[in-house]
Amino acid sequence: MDESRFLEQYDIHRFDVPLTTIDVVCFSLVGETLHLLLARRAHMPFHGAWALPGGFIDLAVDGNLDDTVVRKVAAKTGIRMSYLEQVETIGNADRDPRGWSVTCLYLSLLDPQSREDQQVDQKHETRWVALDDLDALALAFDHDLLVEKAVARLRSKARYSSLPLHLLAETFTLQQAQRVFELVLGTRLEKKSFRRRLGEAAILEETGETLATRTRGAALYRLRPDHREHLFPRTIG
Amino acid sequence: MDESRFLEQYDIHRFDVPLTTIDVVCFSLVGETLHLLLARRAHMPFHGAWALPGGFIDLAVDGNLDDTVVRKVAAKTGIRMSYLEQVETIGNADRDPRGWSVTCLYLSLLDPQSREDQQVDQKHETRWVALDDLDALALAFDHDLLVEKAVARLRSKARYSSLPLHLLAETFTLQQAQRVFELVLGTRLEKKSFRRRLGEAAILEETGETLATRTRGAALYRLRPDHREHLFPRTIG
DNA sequence: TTGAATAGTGGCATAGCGCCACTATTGTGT
DNA sequence: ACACAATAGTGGCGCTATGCCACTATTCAA
Repeated sequence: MDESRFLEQYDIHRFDVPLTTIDVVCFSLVGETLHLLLARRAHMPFHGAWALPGGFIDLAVDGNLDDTVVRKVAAKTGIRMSYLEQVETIGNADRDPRGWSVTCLYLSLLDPQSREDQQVDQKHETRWVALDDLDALALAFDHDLLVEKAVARLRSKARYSSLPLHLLAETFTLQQAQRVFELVLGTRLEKKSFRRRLGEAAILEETGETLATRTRGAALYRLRPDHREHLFPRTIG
Repeated sequence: MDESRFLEQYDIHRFDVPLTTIDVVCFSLVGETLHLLLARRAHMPFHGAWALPGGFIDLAVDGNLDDTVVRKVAAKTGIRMSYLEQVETIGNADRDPRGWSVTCLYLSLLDPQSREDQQVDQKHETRWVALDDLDALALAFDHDLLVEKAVARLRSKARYSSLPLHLLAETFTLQQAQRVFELVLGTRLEKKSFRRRLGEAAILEETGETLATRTRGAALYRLRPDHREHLFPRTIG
């Protein structure tokens, strides 16, 4: 038998295969609190329970795994995420009552502007939950564990990369930038150290505007257009 | 319908699902050259081509993804890896001619002692190939890309973590340790900087022995028993 | 005893974060 | 106009870990 005939006759339905899915922990700031996106499960198992957005790959529609992630989040919320990164893949016999299951876990960051523009409401059965309020909910599957892994990744990268900047609106002050890092890390940072770091990284540009306040207005910045991630030479905090 | 009935009737064979596999880039030093393990494919597609060890999850045998990796490498070589780490998961419609395919890529490190003890030979259709000789081979699937990703991860972590130490035999001199980092990074390192770093990390212990050479013998060290990975405060080189 | 070869150390320069006090700018109340 | 409150932004030194280079220490062999 040659290879083309083999491929013609190949039928995956004959094999015992795992369930393969993606799940996303989508972070965004609501005021000064880190929130993440949950969706109510519309089908069994765990029907009616809160869970991370995610689900099966649509072989006919998705070109790759990232496509699946984008499609799943968009279907639930209409949201276009500003940052997307793969965290880890968890696969074992126990995590899904339907059987052996593999999920590819993603982390995404969404700026508050985009979040408010989007339709997260009753109809979509989605909601933003503060990280601290998660314990009160019993998430479906092992999604508690998945959230833990994503949070750990976010916190870890906040120490040495520019990643948390994607949680900011399009323009922002340096103080707001510092605050975002502080919220993610859970510690206060030194103003001078933070500004020096960010300045030397050369990843921001001034808009020329200043934020109107009661007192001296702070200069507004935006991420340089091409910027995705900067790695600092040392950790902070 | 309640959930237990739903689960009883659930049959994954009815759905269009991707192929889900694992692949491993298993590194080891042969002399002073970084090599990786390849296995000749025994089945279609790419029958007879060289490929990374890996394959399908055995739902009846494997408890989780790591089990699959260990089983696959052991089946091909009898090798028990000293270090194992997940790199990234690649999934798309094009990488496998049988259809939509997801692979979870692992990196593993093997010390030269264990490698020599194990049966990597004609019968198993496996071989160790120098990284630089890879271009001459046309690896199956997208395994060139997978190797590239694993190498990038190894090089990157050599700059700030103790990971390359797992490429050493059970006991080793500080010079040998330095040499391993140099081989992985592809640059020379300063003797003093390297030793100071390793010393302050406190991850080694002296055996008390010295290596017998023609001249002054260097002290022998081993990894502290519980050690898996140390993160240095700054990057080297 | 001396030299070759490798093992291991002393000591100062440098880069980037920690820290604290200082100056600068703007709105408000008198 | 002027002083004050409040926030924005900077100067400058200390600390830590790496870069660098020269120096001392140990061992074997001639």
